[in-house]
Amino acid sequence: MNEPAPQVEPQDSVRNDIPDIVIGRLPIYLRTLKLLMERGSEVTSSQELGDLLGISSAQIRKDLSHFGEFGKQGTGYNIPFLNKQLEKILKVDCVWPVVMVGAGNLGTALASYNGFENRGFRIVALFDSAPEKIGQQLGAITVQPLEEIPVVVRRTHCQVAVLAVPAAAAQAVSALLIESGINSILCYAPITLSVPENVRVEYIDPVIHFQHMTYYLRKGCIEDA
Amino acid sequence: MNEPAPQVEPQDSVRNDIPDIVIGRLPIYLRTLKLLMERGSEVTSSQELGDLLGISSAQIRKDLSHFGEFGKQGTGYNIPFLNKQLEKILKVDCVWPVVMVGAGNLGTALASYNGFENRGFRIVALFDSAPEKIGQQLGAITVQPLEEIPVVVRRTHCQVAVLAVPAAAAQAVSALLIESGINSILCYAPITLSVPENVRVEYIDPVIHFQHMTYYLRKGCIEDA
DNA sequence: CCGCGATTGTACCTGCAATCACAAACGCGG
DNA sequence: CCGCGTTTGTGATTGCAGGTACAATCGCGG
Repeated sequence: MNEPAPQVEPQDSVRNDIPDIVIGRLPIYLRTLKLLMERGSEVTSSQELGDLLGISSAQIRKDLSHFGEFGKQGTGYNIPFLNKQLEKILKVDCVWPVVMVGAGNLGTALASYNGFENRGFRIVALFDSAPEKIGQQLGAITVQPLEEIPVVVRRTHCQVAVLAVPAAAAQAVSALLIESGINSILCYAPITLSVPENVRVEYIDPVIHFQHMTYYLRKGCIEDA
Repeated sequence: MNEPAPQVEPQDSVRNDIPDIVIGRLPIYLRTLKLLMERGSEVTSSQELGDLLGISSAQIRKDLSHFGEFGKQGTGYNIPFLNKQLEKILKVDCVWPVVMVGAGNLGTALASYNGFENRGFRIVALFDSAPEKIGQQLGAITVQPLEEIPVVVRRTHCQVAVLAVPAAAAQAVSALLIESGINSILCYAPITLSVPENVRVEYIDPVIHFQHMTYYLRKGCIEDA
């Protein structure tokens, strides 16, 4: 919804006849399965999942059928089992290292968030260009200067980065990240990055969502701009 | 793309034969136009815009054609003019009030962000349930208790809310917001909300993007979960 | 052991999103 | 004033995503 379409097609290194849009729904299924597990449920159905997510049961069944037969007719899906299968498919049955650039308000908020680890990710480093922020401690990590990016990325074999810098700096930092070995970037800066074909960028920009919403609203704003 | 499909179809109060997916791209066009304006450009073309955004020029032309004829053959689009038109279409040629719930790390980071105003939005209130946070100052706004939500929402005629609370609280808070008159929610909590048909919810969850990305990566994570 | 309600997985179909391709229109240079 | 390169807006076409519908399968209760 919403955000810019991914700029990169699935890498051909991975056997991939499965539509990207299907892959994009799997994390949502996974998130809901974890919720059901917390509630102690043992089994669910495409119907129940669909109701929880506001999508059709047929779509869920068809999406899952791309990867195998995970359900049992008449019964539905075993939740812990399906959870495990989806984790394997998405390769999040483990913890991925993530580096982040930008120790502003947003960057520090994300670095302090403790909801990544049990969903497969750990922020292992935080970089900023401002000298006064270098050395600052945030939980287990320390703010480092941008020059350390290549070293750290290579040492950790990290492939994923978060960009939480001002728009004006985003393009240059992304180039540095990619040069260092990053191939997947989650960009919070309100700008579309220009990157090589083999790099995947996804975007988070709340204003994009706001502006999408206001189209459907009757006008009732504060003042003219 | 990413995020859950919008749960709500365009309200029928608005004449709307225009696909929602087209509306969803307009904010991206708008963002890019503002960038070009900052650079001092006067005109652009569907080709140039498409190159900047990684999408086809035909798609941009067709999207815009739903709303009128904004370009000139042989020349392209006048940037300030097209910018203004898109702002009118999205109804962001003004400033909308937004209320936010959750004064944690993320909430305070968002409340401190100064990039909303010139794109049509202003956070006018911030609420939290923790007594020790009430009264805290963030720029021009003060953290208020949840009980104030109905009062403030009604007084400001605010229709848009940001949800930056823990997942466990999100559903209950969303109900309170909707009851108070909110009909558009941007939800940062990693959970799918259950809301009435006439309420639009969009979601921001970085982990959804991470997990989408890892599908395409060769495995190289830290440790097994 | 049998019949029934529930649920999956999938073949088929429909509709729409994206692309293609081109006529019409514009500016400019000569 | 004319011709050429450029760019738009749009009808036609393609491809794919989502929905429909149903046969196959399962558990359960009697």
